[in-house]
Amino acid sequence: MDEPRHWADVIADNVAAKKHTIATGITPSGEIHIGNMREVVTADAAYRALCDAGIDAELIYIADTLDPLRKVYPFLSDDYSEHVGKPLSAVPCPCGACANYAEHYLTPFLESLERLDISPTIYRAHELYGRGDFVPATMTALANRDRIATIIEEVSHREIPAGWSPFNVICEECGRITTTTISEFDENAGTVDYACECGHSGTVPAKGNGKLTWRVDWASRWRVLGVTIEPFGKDHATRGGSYDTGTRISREIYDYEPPYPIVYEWIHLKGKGAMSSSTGVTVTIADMLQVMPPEVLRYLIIRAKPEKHIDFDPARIIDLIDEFDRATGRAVELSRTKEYLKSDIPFTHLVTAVQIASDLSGIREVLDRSGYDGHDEASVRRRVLNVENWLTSYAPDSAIFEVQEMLPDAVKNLSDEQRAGLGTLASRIQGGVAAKDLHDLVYAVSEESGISANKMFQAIYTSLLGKKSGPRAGYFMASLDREFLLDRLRAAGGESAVVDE
RNA sequence: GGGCUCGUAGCUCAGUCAGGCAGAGCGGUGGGCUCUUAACCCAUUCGCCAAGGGUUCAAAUCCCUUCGAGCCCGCCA
Repeated sequence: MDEPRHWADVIADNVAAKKHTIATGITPSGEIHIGNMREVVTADAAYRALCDAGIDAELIYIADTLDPLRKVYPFLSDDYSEHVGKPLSAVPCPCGACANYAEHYLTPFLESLERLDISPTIYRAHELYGRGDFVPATMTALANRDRIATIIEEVSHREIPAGWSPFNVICEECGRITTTTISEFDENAGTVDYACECGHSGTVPAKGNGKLTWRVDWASRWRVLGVTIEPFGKDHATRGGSYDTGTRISREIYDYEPPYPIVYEWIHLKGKGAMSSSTGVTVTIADMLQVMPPEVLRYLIIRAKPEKHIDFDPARIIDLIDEFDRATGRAVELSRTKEYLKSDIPFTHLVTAVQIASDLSGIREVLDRSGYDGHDEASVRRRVLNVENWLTSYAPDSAIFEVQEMLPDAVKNLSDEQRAGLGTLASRIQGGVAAKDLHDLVYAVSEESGISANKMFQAIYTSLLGKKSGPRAGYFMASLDREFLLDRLRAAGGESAVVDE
């Protein structure tokens, strides 16, 4: 059976074989989470598919650093009320260490992008506007103010207020971009006259002193940056939404064909609903990279068609990782990263190994014993970190086991035969019994005691873990402190006066 | 009110655009590895393709209706 053509390749099929610019844009108003990441990963998959098809393509990312701070988000201190309305690039950094508010959220995001092997050309809105790239588009918009207003009213059925302007000025006095009104503009001088609610008024060059409103900004951006393909969330895709208005503004005002749209759905975090920066329901990309390799995180998104919503359950990350390791096909190809390290060791097995061993060399021994002696050192080290982080954050109880410090209560439920077996086992373990011999010993003892190996193993796990199953018994027991093991087996077997303190 | 996406095995989903025997992985079950114990290998179970109607030689797929889920339409992807 042929593999169905991957959605990213279908996009490459659908667009003309000319030079393409794929644009992404995320506003750094809060933590940039894995929901946001869908935008860039989707774009990157399309980018790679285009490159593979021999099409000249470029990937860009625009940070909307001129967007105003909308409100004091729940994760901000009350001090931020005085900054509401200012562009994010002019708001102080929450931690004090970054250049500004936008950079605070941008920095970890860009670092994560690097790990995901996504390397767009990065633009910051305040830099683009600051160096005057948008001045011609701004003047065009101001000159066509009425036509733009009509388009927005017709398409979105919204009423545009009388004083509306497609361009918003940053007040020189109070620094806000949301409180100014434009009265006049001078196309030749490239200046605008404005008045602010704070009482200030004046005339400033459009260059570096403001920004087009969202719907106009987006459309003009296509023209200014030559965007031909762009993924965006379904909120923009709704009828009468910003893509619809953008399409008409782009064609009618800027004489530019709008980009090929890739509409994508949201990522839902199991049990928490859709992710949103403003409500604080977030898992950052960096959080995810703590518990899974970057190529698997890409795979989570690339294997699903953009229009499908993704239910993401962090408790099942190991299944996803194992699936990725086994899977073949286009989605896997498109998910690979530079630092991709092939791993032959199932992640589920590593989860066990990590919990048995106390350090990396111990883990290595466990892996050797289970026949993975040819494993790649760097790959193991990286994945062990993922496992450890996963165990302490998202792992379900069923994946976790712990050697019980005290004799588990469940031992009471063992049969007399099982107890006797444990006692016999203890008496047979002498000195330095090797792991493999220890494992064989379990079978020998169960045979002598007349109980099934099954029951014998259950008895061992019950006495050590308080559960009926666990990692391979012989190797597991061999990794424990010998005195502890003997005391425990005797105690569980009821043959000794040793009592747990 | 307007609109979008989705509904296929216990779970996560392919397959729907272009109609042609209902699929994969995981899980479950059974077996193997002269050691069944979260490794590995092999085998195997599982479906009113949400429901109803229509078109067709033929429908998971196209059309209509209904139900259910999630969401968008106030600059959150």
